[in-house]
Amino acid sequence: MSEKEFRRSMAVLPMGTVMLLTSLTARQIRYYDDCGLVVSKRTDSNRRLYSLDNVDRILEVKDYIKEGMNIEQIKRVYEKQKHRRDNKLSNSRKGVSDTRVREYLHDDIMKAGGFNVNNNPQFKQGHL
DNA sequence: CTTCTAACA
DNA sequence: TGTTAGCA
Repeated sequence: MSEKEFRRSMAVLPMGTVMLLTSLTARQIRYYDDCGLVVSKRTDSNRRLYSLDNVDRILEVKDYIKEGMNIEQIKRVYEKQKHRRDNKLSNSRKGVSDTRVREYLHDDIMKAGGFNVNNNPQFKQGHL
């Protein structure tokens, strides 16, 4: 792991900072956290600590919600990505090309990520 | 003063 | 989600 990756994974940001960086309320951040959408760390005094990667994830969750997805749907997105990571690891050990893995990845994101006809401006409603 | 949990409008 | 109480 590079030093850059290491620093981004360092959980050192307190709630207040994450609030500023994401423009979300503490309530919302804690909620997404409790739902398991982000893996935060805790200080000895039980205070949450986030990494820059965590902030990116939170921003991602924020967008998904803006697109109309609920917590359960978002959880499925990350759960599937986790499964894909697992498969990719086992595939590389078996010498399998990950090109095919990416094919499924794209396909699943389109489904789970919800670029549904309803809120995609590219698909105007009313004349379908 | 900042954050945490729990609970209610 | 917002908000508030009561701790740490």
